[in-house]
Amino acid sequence: MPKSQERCQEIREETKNLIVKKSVLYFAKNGFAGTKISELSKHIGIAQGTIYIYFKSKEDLYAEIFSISDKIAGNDKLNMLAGLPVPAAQKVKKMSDYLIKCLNDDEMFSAGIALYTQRLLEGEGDPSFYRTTEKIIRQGQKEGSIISGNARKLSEFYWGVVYLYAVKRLYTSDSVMISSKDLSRILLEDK
Amino acid sequence: MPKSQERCQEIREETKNLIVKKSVLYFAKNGFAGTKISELSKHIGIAQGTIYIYFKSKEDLYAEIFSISDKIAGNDKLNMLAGLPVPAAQKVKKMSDYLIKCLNDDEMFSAGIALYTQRLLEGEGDPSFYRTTEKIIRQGQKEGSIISGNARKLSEFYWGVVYLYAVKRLYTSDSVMISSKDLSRILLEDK
Amino acid sequence: MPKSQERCQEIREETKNLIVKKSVLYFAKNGFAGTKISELSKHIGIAQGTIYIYFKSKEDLYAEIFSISDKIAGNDKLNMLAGLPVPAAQKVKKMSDYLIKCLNDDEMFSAGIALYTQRLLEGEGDPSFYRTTEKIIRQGQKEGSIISGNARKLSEFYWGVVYLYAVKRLYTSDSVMISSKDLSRILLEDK
Amino acid sequence: MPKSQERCQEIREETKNLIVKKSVLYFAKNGFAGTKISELSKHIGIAQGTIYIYFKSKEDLYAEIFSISDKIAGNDKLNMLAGLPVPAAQKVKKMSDYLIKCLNDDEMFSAGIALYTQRLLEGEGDPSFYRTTEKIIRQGQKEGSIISGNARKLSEFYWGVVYLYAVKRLYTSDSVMISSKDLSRILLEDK
DNA sequence: CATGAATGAGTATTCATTCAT
DNA sequence: TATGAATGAATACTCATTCAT
Repeated sequence: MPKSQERCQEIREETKNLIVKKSVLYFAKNGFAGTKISELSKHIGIAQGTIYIYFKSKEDLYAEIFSISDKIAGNDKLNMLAGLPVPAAQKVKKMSDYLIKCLNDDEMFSAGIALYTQRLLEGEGDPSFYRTTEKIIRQGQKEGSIISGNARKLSEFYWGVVYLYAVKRLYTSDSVMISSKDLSRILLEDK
Repeated sequence: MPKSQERCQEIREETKNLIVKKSVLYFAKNGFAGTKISELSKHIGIAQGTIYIYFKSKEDLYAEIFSISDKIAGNDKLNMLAGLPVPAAQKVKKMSDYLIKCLNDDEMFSAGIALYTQRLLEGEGDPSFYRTTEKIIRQGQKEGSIISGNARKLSEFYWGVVYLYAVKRLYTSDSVMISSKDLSRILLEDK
Repeated sequence: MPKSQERCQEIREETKNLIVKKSVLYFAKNGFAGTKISELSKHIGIAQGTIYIYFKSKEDLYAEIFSISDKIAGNDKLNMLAGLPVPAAQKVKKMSDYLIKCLNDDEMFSAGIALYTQRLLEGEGDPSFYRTTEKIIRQGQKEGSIISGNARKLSEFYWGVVYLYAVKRLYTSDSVMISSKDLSRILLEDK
Repeated sequence: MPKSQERCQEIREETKNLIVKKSVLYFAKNGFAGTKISELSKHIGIAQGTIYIYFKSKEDLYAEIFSISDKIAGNDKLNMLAGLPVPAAQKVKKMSDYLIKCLNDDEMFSAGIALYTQRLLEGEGDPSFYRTTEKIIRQGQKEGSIISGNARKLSEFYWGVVYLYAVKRLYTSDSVMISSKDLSRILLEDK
């Protein structure tokens, strides 16, 4: 008796998700060239050939992971936050709380941030995180709560630090992690 | 007129230096696994085989580059600075001035910082930069010029940002670079 | 009404026949190495696994197809023809008529010829077609209707041409097909 | 001291020629799918990697071999022959002599013919051999020396037989080879 | 029986390293 | 020394075969 169409679809979905999920971390840690399919498949817990059922090549898998890295990093949440009718200082605090929490609790989030930023460095990917943050910064500068300076530069600085700790999280189990307050201070005036 | 013996030695030095200098940048950008000897040699402008006259292996070359990355990054300068009998705030400003200048003017410096930091992330290399900076931070906290908080964490934060902009410098020709004042502010109290 | 036992057997037969029939063409066109089970099964319209219910391996399927290729090519018919008490010239004409008709109308026949001949080239399979034809040739040479020359060589030539057009039939839908008269002429004296 | 530019060029040329020459036979015998790079390289007497210095992929090598197969098969010679101011019958005899001689003496020639014909079957390659032969056939039909019938069909028949014996030559060391006279008779009227 | 996702041995391709020139 | 063609071990990818459903 043949497997039902739906069940097959489900299995395919599950396996592809498993591959993507486990690969995000692996690629974020080891980079493209540093990732061997043989080791990656062992890490995922499947046969090498299985990867090639779902992805045409190593590059194809990497591209997919790259392209979804911003989803992993939770773009939607930030856009919503930016749109709330509250002072910028509060937005920055909320955003920083959220980011630090995710960096601490969710390795996948860190991997997403790392890949997303690397993509930006390589001139690909859209810098929507930065744009959203720039808006908040300009609002805060009008309100007098955020330090003066080029909004774009400050935004890059802020996200750069997030990237920094995302990478650190991927490499070390070190508990010396930045606090939400430290992160907020990058943008907020003292006092 | 020197003997050919000496001249030979000179040529050796020159070629080896050329390899090291060009490789620092290449490895810093592409990582160990992402660097192909065939491409590296093309980038240097020599034959593949020539690299193996001066270095036993790719790893050997990488190790050499790693080992000189802290020299490139100018450790001595910092130690000297830390030892001066001046207020910590002034040390931080001087150090930041120096670092920003180097990041802007010297791609090799940026590469050195990038490699040095990557080594630290991987748990190798000695964190002497951080230690030296920690001392300055503690001094500044006593003097009331540096923000409170764990000195080690602050030091890591400071150097993390330096790394951030070193990497940015390697990938982009973007002029949006942090200023010395921005860098100092990471440690210094506002006002 | 037959028992389900019998019906099952019937279904088995049907599926096996379907596989064989469709595979003959596929193998004849692409060869053993050039035939992928994944593509073959798609071409047949069944799942990959189904093939392995009926055949132990790809080789096993190929062997079966090979072994029936001479049946497909209609050996019996030829033996019967050779035994008839008529002049050789007439036998050659009848045989040529029959072969050309089959080549034109039945792709399976062409595939059978192609596989049978490939097997001979590889030194396997029994050359009974050739033997039968040799007998006819010798009879014709005595009767003065068939050109002189080594009977074996002439027989190989004749069947070689049949192979030629069998292959052509498999690859092209070209209507430029040899006629029965052309085929006969290979053996028969002009006039 | 570096190798001289010319010497390097020479070596490259030689190696590439060696690969092509040995591969023609191998591919002609085993087909594309039936040829393993590991075995081919052993047969050539070089390392697997060497092939990839000169050809981007197995397909690339095959394509090159395919594309030069008509050169191997000696197109120029035939064109010259067709242009001579002699009776068609004589041309056919000369051409047949030449082809049989080549088939007997030169395995590479046989391989070239086999590949050239396979290319035609697959609808690629230009059928210039056929065209040239058609002209001779038409001339002969006017002169009364060549049998009547569609020139194109006769030409295809003639070259089909050449292909037949080329393939036979590749597979068997069998001495039962067609004679030049047999080959000529395909086109020439008896007597 | 039939299915097609998963497997892993087998094959193609790459790349650090060697070596004759 | 310097070169770059050649090497072959390591790595990417394919495909015949299996097996849970």
